[in-house]
Amino acid sequence: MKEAHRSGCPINLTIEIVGDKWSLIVLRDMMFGNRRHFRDLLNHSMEGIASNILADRLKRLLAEGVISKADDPSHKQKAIYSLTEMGIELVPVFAMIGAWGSKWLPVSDALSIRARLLAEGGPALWDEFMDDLRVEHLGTEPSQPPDRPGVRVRLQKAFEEVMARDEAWSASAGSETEEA
Amino acid sequence: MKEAHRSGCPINLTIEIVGDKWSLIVLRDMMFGNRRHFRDLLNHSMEGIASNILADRLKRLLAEGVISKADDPSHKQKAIYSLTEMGIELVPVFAMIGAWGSKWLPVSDALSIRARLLAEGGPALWDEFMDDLRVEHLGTEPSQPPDRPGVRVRLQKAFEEVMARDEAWSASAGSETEEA
DNA sequence: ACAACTGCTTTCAAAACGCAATCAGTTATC
DNA sequence: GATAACTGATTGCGTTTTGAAAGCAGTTGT
Repeated sequence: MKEAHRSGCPINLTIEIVGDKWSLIVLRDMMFGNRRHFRDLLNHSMEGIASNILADRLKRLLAEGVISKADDPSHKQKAIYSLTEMGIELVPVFAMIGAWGSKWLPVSDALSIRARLLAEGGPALWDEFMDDLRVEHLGTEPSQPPDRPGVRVRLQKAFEEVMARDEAWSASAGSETEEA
Repeated sequence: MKEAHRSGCPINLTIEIVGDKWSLIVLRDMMFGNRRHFRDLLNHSMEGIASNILADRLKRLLAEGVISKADDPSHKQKAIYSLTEMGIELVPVFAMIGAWGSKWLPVSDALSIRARLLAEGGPALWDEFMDDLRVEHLGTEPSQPPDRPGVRVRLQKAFEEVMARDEAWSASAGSETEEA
């Protein structure tokens, strides 16, 4: 036993868990990027997280119950990190944060398309996404037979389409900057 | 010019602004507690913010455009801090964070009643609250003639009712701990 | 004149951060 | 069966951020 909480306010307690520069980034990559392994989170981190920070955040999120950890059968040293129900229910928080950031901050077009689609989809889409995540991370049965790709795949596809469009524009507008 | 962003991701950019232990606490107190002055924020901070941290956070939030600062006519040294539209539109984010914290963290009953009411009220209540905040912080005209107290006052009233109930329970259950 | 109050700074220790190197065990390659 | 690559971390160390207490100059009420 060590730490007393600063207050019992729900906002404060949430900040005590995810109120730092990296925790939400890690959770975002697990949630939207389907990163489940240490190296995966480390090497594909868009923001370049350091390995000691990543290890520390995974440990803390694990202790708080936001994620869980399991052995990967394919590799004795490999660990699979999963979102818990507690972590999965952060989807609406991410949706709101993403919507706010997209509206007010200098986001890149390609990276904000996911956030805008998720916000526009509203609670119905968030619920569908959370169901997908429960299947992937908790091993539950799909509540409906999947008649189309999951939410993350659809968001990813929209992202890649914007990327392709942007690169086409970039290539036609100034191909001299593309040489190796 | 000094800082490059870690990435153009909306979630990352939001974290770069409010992803620390105190920024959201300050904004919460301005929004829900109607704290508008430095000393007000400092002395009535439930979590006990230090004056240098408060000064720094106000400066940063000001630079990012989340709040604004104006002279208080009643005192030449006094400054009034206000939420900007950018800050006011954090209401849904706070609502979601509050709802998540209330569900998953060891919140105190009294302090979580506001969060639960705000979450249950949904977008309609958030819009009403944002309208209230625009009147108070931006000086706009009420979109509707106020036929009842503002959202914050109603939330505060519910909070005080829970407090009164809890104290009554506490007093009847163990008055021996109340002696000075 | 004096005390209380205003936003805010200074001081200095502690904690967090960030980078690189490293580690011990596991697996794939040759 | 050596060796190289990969696994989830840990260690060392210098820099940056944070935090608590005290202090400060100007303003106001008494």
